[in-house]
Amino acid sequence: MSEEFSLSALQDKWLPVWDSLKPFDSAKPGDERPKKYVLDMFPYPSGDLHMGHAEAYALGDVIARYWMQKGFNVMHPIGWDAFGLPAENAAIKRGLDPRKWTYENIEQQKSSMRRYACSFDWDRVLQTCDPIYYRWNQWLFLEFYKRGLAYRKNSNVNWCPSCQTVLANEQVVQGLCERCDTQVTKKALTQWYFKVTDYADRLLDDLDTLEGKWPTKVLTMQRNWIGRSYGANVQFEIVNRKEPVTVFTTRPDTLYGATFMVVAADSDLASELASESDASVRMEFFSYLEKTKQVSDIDRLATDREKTGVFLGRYAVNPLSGEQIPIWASDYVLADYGTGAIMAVPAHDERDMAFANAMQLPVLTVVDTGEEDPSVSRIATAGDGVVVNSGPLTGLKKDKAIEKAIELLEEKKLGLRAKNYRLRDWLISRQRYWGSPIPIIHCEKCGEVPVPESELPVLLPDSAGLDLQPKGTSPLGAASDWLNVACPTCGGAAKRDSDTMDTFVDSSWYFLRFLSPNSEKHAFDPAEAKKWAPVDQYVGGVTHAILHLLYSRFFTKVLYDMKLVDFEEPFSRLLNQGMVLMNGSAMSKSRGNLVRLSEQLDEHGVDAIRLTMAFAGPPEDDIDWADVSPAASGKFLARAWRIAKDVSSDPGSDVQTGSLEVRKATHSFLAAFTEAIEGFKFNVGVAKCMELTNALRKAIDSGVGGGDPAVREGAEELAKAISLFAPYTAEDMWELLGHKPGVALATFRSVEADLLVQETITAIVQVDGKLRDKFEVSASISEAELRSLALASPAITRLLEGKQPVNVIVRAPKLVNIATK
RNA sequence: GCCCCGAUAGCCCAAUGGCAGAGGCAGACGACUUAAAAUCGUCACAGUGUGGGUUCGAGUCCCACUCGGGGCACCA
Repeated sequence: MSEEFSLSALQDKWLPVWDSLKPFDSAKPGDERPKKYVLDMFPYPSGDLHMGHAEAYALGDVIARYWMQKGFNVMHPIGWDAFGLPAENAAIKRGLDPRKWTYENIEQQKSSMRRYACSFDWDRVLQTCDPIYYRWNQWLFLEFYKRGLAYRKNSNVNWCPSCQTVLANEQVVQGLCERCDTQVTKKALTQWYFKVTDYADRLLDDLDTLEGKWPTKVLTMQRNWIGRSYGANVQFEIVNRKEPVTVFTTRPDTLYGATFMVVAADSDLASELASESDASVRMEFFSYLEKTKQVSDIDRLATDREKTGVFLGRYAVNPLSGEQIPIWASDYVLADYGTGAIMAVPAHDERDMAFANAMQLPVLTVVDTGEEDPSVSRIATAGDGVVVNSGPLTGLKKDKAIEKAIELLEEKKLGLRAKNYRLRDWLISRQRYWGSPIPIIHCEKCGEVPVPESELPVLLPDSAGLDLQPKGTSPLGAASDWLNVACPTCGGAAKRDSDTMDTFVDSSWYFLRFLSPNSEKHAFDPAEAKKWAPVDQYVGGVTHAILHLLYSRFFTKVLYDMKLVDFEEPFSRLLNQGMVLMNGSAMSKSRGNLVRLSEQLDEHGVDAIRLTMAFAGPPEDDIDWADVSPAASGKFLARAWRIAKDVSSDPGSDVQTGSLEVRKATHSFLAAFTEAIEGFKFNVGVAKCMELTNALRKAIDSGVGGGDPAVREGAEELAKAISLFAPYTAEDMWELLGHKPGVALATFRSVEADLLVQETITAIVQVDGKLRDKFEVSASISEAELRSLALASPAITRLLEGKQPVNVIVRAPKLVNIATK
């Protein structure tokens, strides 16, 4: 116990004590406390912790510690998302073994987390690159495969020329690689997919159950991403072709206005239709196809691009009107959405109109929206209106016409009601080394053969001797000892699948692995899942709003269908913390505005940094490090610490004999603090601690003095509250107050309701909404009494001279408002 | 272009439809000190981005706009 407050001394003092105390062990036998599962998104071990981690873990810790001190058995685990490109790229650059590099970083992060006083249960650590973990990744893959949820297909996939690997749709941002910002190109490859589209409806509809529990922003982003739209699949007969072509439309009401058809230039259908056309069409089409393949996604996504296309020399028959319409190929139609072909209604679709204008195609108006006739103006009208020129649909309003059109099509067996999604299946193959091997063997005779469960895990071969340089094919393809195996079915020569899984597979179920992180029998123990899951509180950055959260939700639903879990949503509540900025922009070495966490910790101490993170503002807002003051946080902690030092009563003193005023301050603090923390208003929670500290200081210096038992009560609750933000300081305060180490397990006193009631209250009197007088009244004053007091007040009677009060609103005991004419 | 979120003091931020200020930073002044730091205390500072509306009463609810941030965007 020192005379002066020194955070670095407290760190050295308490860290070893905690190591032996293990306050955050969540698997104590016979623990009867109710459970709470609090989870921080696990980190990538690509170096030491940075300011962003410091914020995330500070906030996650506030929540975890709060529930512990509310008497819950809190499971707050941590692990590492240890496979993946950053580790592999860094390893390539330094010529090191990615395994060694990864584990070294993990050790460094782990020791930084301990110093940072994270309340993690260190007996539940996992690393996704451990065979004991990815064995179950592979097991899950095979379970998905059994259920038809993992399949291989050849298609034009997103390809990052820099990472030299394919990317999932979700990893392409504005046509750029999510990781390295390189322009993504297309490549035809046979790859593994997870059939997430089978779950599109559930993934979308169940978002409703998360309303109010997840940030609106995330819910909106997920809804947009899934992008369900309703309409019809309509069959068009093709002249000189046996099979009709089906198109998806959300506007079957405009079917009579379809004046041409467009098929995606890069679709098989386009090639087929062109191949059976004239030689000149064939030439023109294939040269157009070549050109479209050159166009990058960036250019393709530009909405103001000139429409281009080729007439295929073929005709389709409008199923309702019987008209023949020309078929065009263009790159404005996407091959992998709907059926890759559309009916073009230029009068009522902007894009089709642009194409019709570019190619001088006819426009037929079929909806009168009251705007200028699009067949004259050549400007599309997409709004509501009355259908015209459309046979049996004529005269109906849009919605009715859509229904009627679908009925007609279904009757004639020319179409069906249909839904479509923006969401695509999840491409999980990656042509990289540092990932989970895909447990499939390719045999010339037997085709795809799953690796038998007894042979799992398929271990990743040692990287020594392998060329990890990205070259477009998996480095594992060169590990011939590993690659060449006997087919499990026929025993003949076969090869392993040499791609590895997207690391988002690893992170889609890790929250369940924490329940039994070392189990060799299960991916996770179902009994433990029943006890702990789902996650009660998830904390992480909004950067994962789509990818990780969508995939985890998908996995959870599949596991539900496998009857391995009894819930359909993995994360009951979600808190997104903001980012830590410096001078308005994200920190980066190249911008020269990098703030080093280790330097901040050395300069100000762990507690001051943690407190600063919590106090800076609402957790979901970004923190600009230029706007905050860790030094001020340190000052406050010293001030609070001195309160504990100045308490001179004995532990266990009878609080009933203490100052009522101080007791009231303490208990109203407890009520306000609880409300603030449970509402994620950590900044307000800290402010309440400051308020109580100020009140206690005043009581000690110029009030009842440090010997009053009520001051002790206040100081003890203050120590517990501060423990959420500044555990070292709080632990020392706890000791100063005469307690054994373990403030993290000391539960908050329950609020004594009678200490919250005020006997007197300041009533305010308004005239026409403006404050005119105030006076002290009994808190139990009646409305009539308060009303007459207000009307009798000299200040008010003076004001009311010559005016007529028309209405007197009384809200006892707080307010009277007199409305005058 | 569409959708979402935000705008309160010099700054960061509080405020169940009821006194605009809980807390902090920066500032001024005072106490302690030979002096300074540290500490303790006191004080000052805005009428809530703009314009309308609802209400006895609006920072808070509604409408329009401005600015800032984010998401989606050739998905038929």
